Amino acid sequence: MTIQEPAVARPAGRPRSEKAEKAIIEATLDLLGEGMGVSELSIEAIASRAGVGKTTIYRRWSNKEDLIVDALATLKAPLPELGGTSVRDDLISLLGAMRAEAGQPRSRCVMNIAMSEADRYPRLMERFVERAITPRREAMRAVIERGIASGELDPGLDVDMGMALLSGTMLWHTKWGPEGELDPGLPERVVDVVMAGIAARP
Amino acid sequence: MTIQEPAVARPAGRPRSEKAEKAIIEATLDLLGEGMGVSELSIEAIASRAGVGKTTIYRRWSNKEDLIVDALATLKAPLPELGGTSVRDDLISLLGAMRAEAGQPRSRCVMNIAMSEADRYPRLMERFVERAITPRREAMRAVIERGIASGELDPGLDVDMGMALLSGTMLWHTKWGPEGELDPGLPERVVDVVMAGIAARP
DNA sequence: CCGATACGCAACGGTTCCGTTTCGTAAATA
DNA sequence: TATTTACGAAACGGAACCGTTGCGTATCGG
Repeated sequence: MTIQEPAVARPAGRPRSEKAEKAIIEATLDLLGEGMGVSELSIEAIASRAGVGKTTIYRRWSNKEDLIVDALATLKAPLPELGGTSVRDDLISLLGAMRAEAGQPRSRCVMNIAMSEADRYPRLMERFVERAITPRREAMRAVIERGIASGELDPGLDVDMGMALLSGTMLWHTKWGPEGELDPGLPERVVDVVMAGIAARP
Repeated sequence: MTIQEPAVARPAGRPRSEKAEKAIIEATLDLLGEGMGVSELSIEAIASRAGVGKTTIYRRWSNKEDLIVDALATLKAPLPELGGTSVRDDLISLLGAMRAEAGQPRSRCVMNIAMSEADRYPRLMERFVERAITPRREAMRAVIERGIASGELDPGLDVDMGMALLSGTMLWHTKWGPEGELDPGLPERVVDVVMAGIAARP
């Protein structure tokens, strides 16, 4: 018995190509990142971009939505390391990460889809929210709750309101703020002006 | 000469039907309001919904984008009457109007389009921003500037930051806040928590 | 080597929408 | 009445994409 026994017996025949699978997912994310909407995204375009036959796609996913679900699931969520020294610093880190992601076209367009097509593709969004939104939301919630506990933030603060203030303000700036201007100090300015409202006042 | 002479001579033949024109625009807004994206919106669907032949549409608009531009232009912008008694009251009125519009499916979906398809349809968005966004933005800017002048708001406040705080927080709540819950007091709560930050402190 | 499965490719019939044309009819002017 | 233009309806050829199938080749286990 020199051959190791896999836990699940490999089925006979040529195994599926991992390379093709990755190329399909990459092509899907690329096209979405280039501004293509979910409804405009065609299997044929994905196959062409990935250098793959349509058969290879249909063998793995029965429809477009399933494919996009899996593609979105591969978007890693590398939350920033939080120093934990102060609530202010941690919030600046979180907003900075948010702004940086909003700058990447791929994340940016996926975010657009999340905001506009949530009603039409509920399964898609459920998965995306679970994978991408919730971790960030909970990270910010944890920071705010820690700040309330430590006395850095107003003990009467509604946590959801605090998150809306920070995230909403940041989102607004990246969407409709002064164009082109990247303003590396923006996260700090947002946190400071919001903190002045929600920070505990002695 | 019993017949009045119009300023512009009416061309011979049957005049175009205003009723058909309105039906086309209404059908367009209806379909957009039902969640249909710009790219999925087809001339044939509009014609069918409006009870009109495709010919009647193509006679007026050479392409889909032109039609949507005109349709969006008919969306009136009835800004709320501002009492002008206090900055706080006026801001609550503005945010209340924003939330009310976000509740109407037609305005809601048009807003979705504005946020997600701005890159793909720049002409569309330019017109929409000019027609719908700018008046509201300027109304809020005026209130904030009046508040700064009157001493109700922090004299060092960045007006754009103030608008981002108010509008962004409101947007965030309507998008990802607790579902279903309408919370009629939300505009007031948002204004109060933001004011606590941007209001001048004696 | 053999059987099995995956591969890329091309073609299929079917659907939807495109923008145009034709048709018979309706509504205006002259 | 004659002319002119608009109307709704239907059909056109063309394009894109659907999901499927067949083809010849490649890659695995036995």
